Amino acid sequence: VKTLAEGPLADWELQLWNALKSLGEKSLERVGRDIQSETGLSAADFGVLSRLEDLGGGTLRQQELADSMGWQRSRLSHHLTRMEERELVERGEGKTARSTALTITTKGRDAIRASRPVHAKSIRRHILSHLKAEDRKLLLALAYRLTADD
Amino acid sequence: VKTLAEGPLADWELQLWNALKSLGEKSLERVGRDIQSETGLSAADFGVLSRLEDLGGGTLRQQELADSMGWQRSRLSHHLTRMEERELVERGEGKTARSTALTITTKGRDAIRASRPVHAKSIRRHILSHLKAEDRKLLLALAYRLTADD
DNA sequence: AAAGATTGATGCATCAATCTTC
DNA sequence: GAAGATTGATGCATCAATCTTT
Repeated sequence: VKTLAEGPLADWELQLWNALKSLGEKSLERVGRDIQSETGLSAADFGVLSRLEDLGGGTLRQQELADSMGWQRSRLSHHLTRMEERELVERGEGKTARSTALTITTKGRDAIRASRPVHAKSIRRHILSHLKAEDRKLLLALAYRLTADD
Repeated sequence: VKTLAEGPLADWELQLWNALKSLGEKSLERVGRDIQSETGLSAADFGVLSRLEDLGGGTLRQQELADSMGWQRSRLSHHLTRMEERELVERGEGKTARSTALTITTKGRDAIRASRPVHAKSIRRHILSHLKAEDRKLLLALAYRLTADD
């Protein structure tokens, strides 16, 4: 454990912090915009629908879905209300013990299937194509260190 | 210019994308929470007030401030309305030609001064202390390549 | 007209409080 | 009571429409 510096941030420190901030912001923003404008799904919609297909074969309990997205129940619930209005998803079909099942609709399935190629293409275009081979290892290691729980 | 791959994202591609996403999200979230909980300012408030002090010596035109934050006028305007209610900032004092000056209040000055050390400490603790020397180069280079306009 | 700024509407994120079913 | 889920309130982000001053 090393001792932290004190006092105001030096220029090099600020530069690193700004680099990290804009990396994340720009990446999310660009991919998000591509998906939104080409398919009508938001990044959040995309996350919900793709998990419904991948994890549940179309049906899932809300808590599992929320966990896998790193969301709180209430955020998911609000989001599902909006998605249900758009008929991408259906609540309540097939109640099982103690939980209400969540089901993807046909419209939702069509939407996610049409969106996957856009998602892949956008990530390759904006992100992956800019990574050099040696960046990859470093990036994974960095993410591991920075996102591990303190 | 290299040709992009086609088809669904491979595992290694998804891993990189997820690494990048969580890097940005977690970093912003942690530093944001520290500032918010210890000083009562949001990250956005911090950005506004620190720029008012640094760039304008306390007074600035809104458009300049918005530009330097990468915000749209309307976002800034809404945000200032809320900050004005909290008396961190004052609009309209010292109208000059064609523009309304924005001024930091005494309360705002006190707040930003108290927050800077928290900001610096949080960034060092959550981010900088986890970076190895070779990460720094990567991060700067990556930010440069990824955030350059396509 | 055009630059500077504001407003209103809508959707999203978070928190705390609540409802429901076992 | 406790797990699963919903609701209401508040603040924030974005868009398009509007107002103001020269």
